Parts: sequence; structure tokens; C-alpha cells
Amino acid sequence: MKATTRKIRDADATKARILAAAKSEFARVGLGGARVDEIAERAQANKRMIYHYFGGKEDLFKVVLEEAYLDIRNAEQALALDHLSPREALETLVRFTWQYYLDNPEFITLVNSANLHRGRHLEGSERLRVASRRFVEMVRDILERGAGEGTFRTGVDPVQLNITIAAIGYYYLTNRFTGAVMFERDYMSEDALEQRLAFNIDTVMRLVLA
Amino acid sequence: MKATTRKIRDADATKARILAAAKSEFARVGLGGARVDEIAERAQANKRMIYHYFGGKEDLFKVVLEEAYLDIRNAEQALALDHLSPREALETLVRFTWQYYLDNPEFITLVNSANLHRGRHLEGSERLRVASRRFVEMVRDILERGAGEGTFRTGVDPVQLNITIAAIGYYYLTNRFTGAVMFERDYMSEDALEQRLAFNIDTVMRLVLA
DNA sequence: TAGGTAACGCACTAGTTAGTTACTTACAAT
DNA sequence: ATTGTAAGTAACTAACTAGTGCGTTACCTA
Repeated sequence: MKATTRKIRDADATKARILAAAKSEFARVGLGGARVDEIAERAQANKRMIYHYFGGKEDLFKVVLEEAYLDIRNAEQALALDHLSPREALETLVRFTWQYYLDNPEFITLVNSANLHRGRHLEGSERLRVASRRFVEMVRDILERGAGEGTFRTGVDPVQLNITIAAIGYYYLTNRFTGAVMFERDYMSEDALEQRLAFNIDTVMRLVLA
Repeated sequence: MKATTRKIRDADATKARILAAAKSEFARVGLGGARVDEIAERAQANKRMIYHYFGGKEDLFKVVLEEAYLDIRNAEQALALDHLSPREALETLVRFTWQYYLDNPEFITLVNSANLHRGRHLEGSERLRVASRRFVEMVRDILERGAGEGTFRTGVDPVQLNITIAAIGYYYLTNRFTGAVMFERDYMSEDALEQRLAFNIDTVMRLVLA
């Protein structure tokens, strides 16, 4: 009956609720704007528990941030791009990156907040470094396979390509509010999103094709 | 002697000092993180003056933001790209955008902060809309001239191109802290900056060339 | 079933924070 | 020279904020 017993006290569940609430709050108003009391309330936990489990606001932010990055890196691995042709693999990656940002808007704001604070909340994370190395190797492999079969040109730096793939989706979405004012466009209509994705796939393909 | 008289009371000078201090503070720690007392102190002005001249923290942010955008739009116009060949004009724009971000790092953080707050501080700015329209027309003109002489392909959306030109520079710089942790690279060395700019010019050229 | 341990809650502190009140003082126009 | 007005100041306040001290209670294990 253990699984069905409604535990009044459940450390794991409380921790998870705090993390979820913190992710949402940090994403909504940034590290500086987030309020510990608000996170506690939304997590239906006592504020004391945040200090008990995580140490403090900044430590909580570190955990939220690392989780967010590990989550996208894991999702990328799950794509199994090495089973696809180089061309398909790259297009799949561009589409995935775009869709991930759309489905997880809090990821973008968390990353922005982390960088406003000069990345200091991520500095020690060896887990993230390992995951990132694997990711770069994955892209390098696609580029090498493509160059080998003659589809792609040689000499494309996988890190630069990664940055560009992220940039063309990320920038569009994170700056959509000021963009909408300046360019008097609806950035988020179905048509607009579709057009941007098509433009981005085109950009990346023209960049690597032989 | 008016010009050389050291006025103890000078509304314009005080306003300007407040604006400069606010720009720096908002850029450093965001709207939420900035402290009105700190801005007043750094401006060597009394906090009361901020409320007197600008109304409040958020109104001050609005002015800072609008100024920042108008500044880059003016600088772009000053490039006189219509005097260059389409190809040179576009490369000049890519180089300029990149260099502007490097020379005015506060611009990027201000824009990030504005978007974290869903662009609401910019919503009413007709001045910015006018300047942006002129900017889009400038890029459209380059693309049309290029297409006319056969250098560029047809059908490239100038707004999408603008977004991409901004994105590939902006993203690299704003996310350089988390990027440095993940990819174990120095984003800001002279070599790295030069390589990124070259990569970006290449990306844009491949995107538009016929 | 007894008791130790970890989960949890209340109420507080010490320091901040945006914004204001009530005042003084320089300056320019008359 | 006088004086109205705008520039400038200092000392508040009321609300907020991260973090904590200390006591209580549920749950697991021996």
C-alpha cells in the first residue's frame, strides 16, 4: 500500500514542488525579481524548507539552472541523430531546438538571467560540461559524416554552428516583445512561427551544404 | 561667459547624469536588480530629482530604453549604406552590428531586461516605430538592389534577415558566460571574436547570394 | 511500541526599498 | 534689488525581503 499512501510528509515531493515553483518564478521575473516567499507559497511549502533543502535563493537558482540545461542536453541525445542521414540529422536538430524553445519558454528566460549574472551560478557544474562535450561531439559527427559523403562542405566549426542554430531561434523568441513593437509584426502567430522556422532551416542548410 | 559659467544648478546636466547612471545600472543588474538610491548616488544627484524629472523607476527605464534603441538606429543610418554596392552594404551592416554590440554592451542587457518585462516599457514609442521602419526599408533596398543586379537571390524577407543578423551576434555575446562554461572556450579573446565575425559574415552571405 | 530523526511551521529580525513630505537655496526675469 | 519658480536636499515611511531561531509533529526503524 506504500505507493498509494498519501504521505503528509514527503521530502522528495516537497523538493520537487519547490523546484518547479522556483523554475517558474525565476523564469517569470529573473533571479533578482523572484521572491523566496512567493516560491514557497506557490510550492505549497514553508519557506523554511527552501533553506533546509537548498541553502538559499542563489543555491536554489543554481539547481534550477543546471536541471534546465541538463534537460535540453538529454532531449537532444534522445533524438538519436546518428541514425539519420547528415542532412536529415541537421534539419531535425534545427527543428528540435526551435520546438524545444517554444515548448519550454522558461528555459530562455533562465539562461538570460544566468548570463545577466555572468554565468557564475553554473561555473562549477561538471555534469553540464560533460553533457555539453557529448553534444558538441554529436554535431561534429554529423558534420564529418556529411563532409565524408560530399553533402556538406568541410571546415565548419561545430561549436560555431551550434551557437548559430541556437541563436536564430532563441533571439527571435526572447526578443519578440521589443521586436513586435519595432517591426509591427505578430511574432507568435502560427504563420509567423512557421515562416521563421523555414527561414532558419534554410539559413543552416545554406551554411553547411557543399 | 554663459557657456563657461559653472552652474551649480543645471537641470539638463543633472538629467543627463541621471540618465547615464540609470543606463549603466539597468544594464548591469536589470530593471528588477537596479536600485534607485544607487542610480542617484552614481549620478551625484539627489534621489528626489529622479522622481522630479522622470516620474519613477519604471518611467526612467522607459526613457533609457528608448534612447538606447534610437541610438543604434541613428548609427545605422549614418552608415549611408545606399552609397555602397549591395554586397559591401550588407557586409558593412553585419560588421557594424557586431561592433556596436561590442562597443555598447549595455545595449544588449537593456534589451534583455525590456523583453523579460514583455516589452511593456516600449509599447507607446512612436519615435522608435518610425526609426525602425526606416531601418527595414534600408535593408529592403539593399536586398532589392542586389537582386536587381543579380548578386542576391530574390524573395529574402528583410525583417527575417535583420533578425538573423542581429541574432548571430547578439546571442554569441549575451550568452557568452554560460557558453564559456559549456563549451570550455574563451568567447572574448581577439581570435575568438574575429572568428565569430567571419563566421557570421559567411552565414549572411550564403543566405542571400544568388 | 518507543524514540530518534527528519519534515515542517510560526513568527521574528535586521536590513532594504521605492516613493514622499517638507523644506532650503540658486537663479533669471522684471 | 526683488521675488517667483525651479533646482536641490535631508529625513522620513510603509511596505517588503532574505534569512533564522526555535518549537512541533509525523514517520521509520529497531
